[in-house]
Amino acid sequence: MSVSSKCYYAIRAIYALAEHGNAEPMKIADIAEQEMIPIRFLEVILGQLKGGGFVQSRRGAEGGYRLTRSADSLTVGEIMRYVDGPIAPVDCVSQSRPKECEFHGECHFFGFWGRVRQAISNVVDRTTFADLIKESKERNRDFVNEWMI
Amino acid sequence: MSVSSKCYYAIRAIYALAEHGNAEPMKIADIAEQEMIPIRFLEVILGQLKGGGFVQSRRGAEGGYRLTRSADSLTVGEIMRYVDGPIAPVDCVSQSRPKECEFHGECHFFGFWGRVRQAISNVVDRTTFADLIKESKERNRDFVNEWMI
DNA sequence: CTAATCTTGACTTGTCTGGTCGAAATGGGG
DNA sequence: CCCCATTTCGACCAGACAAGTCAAGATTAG
Repeated sequence: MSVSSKCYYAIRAIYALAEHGNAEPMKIADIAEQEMIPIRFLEVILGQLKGGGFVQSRRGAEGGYRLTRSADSLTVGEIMRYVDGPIAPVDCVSQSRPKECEFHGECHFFGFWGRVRQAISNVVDRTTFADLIKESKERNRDFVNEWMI
Repeated sequence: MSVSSKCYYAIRAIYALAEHGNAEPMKIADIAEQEMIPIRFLEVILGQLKGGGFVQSRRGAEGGYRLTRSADSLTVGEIMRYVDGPIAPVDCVSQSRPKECEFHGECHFFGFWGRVRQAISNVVDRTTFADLIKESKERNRDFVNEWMI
């Protein structure tokens, strides 16, 4: 039930871009340093995210990456699905590309796996990157307050 | 976010044993046929489940496997954890063996991944094999009723 | 022009998945 | 005590995938 490190890297890269803001592009090297991602691997990942239309790039000096959509309309679930494929624990309950298993309508587990899938979806498809940034800021503020008292 | 086919096979094997009842042991070949599991692979899986204390075996003629615990005290989550490892989407939010990541207390995603893990756990750790059997029976009854009308 | 930056695609290395196979140990029935 | 059905155990294997690495080229700002 775990996400690939590639997928987690992708999420962190998008987070970094969202936090950076879209005023000017952010360089691969900066993203890599901030999020501790191997730079060569990050190149591959950003290339893939570009292919999915999540980010756009500008080459040359002062180039870099930026988001194509606003952080509050982009959910973590979208990135997870794009990088790692369907979120469903087994293929037969996938929303986007269900694949019927050999038990057809008589599978004992169909309802169960469906509930698992729905539980995951309820979290990842309702959380946007804007939510994550907000949450992180609040956590940080609480931490500072606590530290100052 | 998907479970391995080995894990799904394990779940189906336990289900078959639970449904069969513990009066007499069930043969590997019968489990394999009923649940459509490659028999040689099932041998490996049952060996592993025996190592985990979930099933016990009797050799020789009239031998086979049976559950060591009752179906209503055995959750699907236990089997998933035993076969596939922690349910957590990333290591740092694992209940049983958390592994701190390089961001320590300042990870932007800790809360998020924790909510994902909890959502999955709420389903898999609260569903017993007795629940699955009951659900399947009800579904079957509804189906028959519908068909008879 | 040149330095900074992204682009592309091939390559590597190790681990995991999903099995298969053969021989040995064990237990029940005759 | 012997035979046969059955589990048991460890070895083996091919292919896919994960997680990176690398080199050379295209593009753009200044």
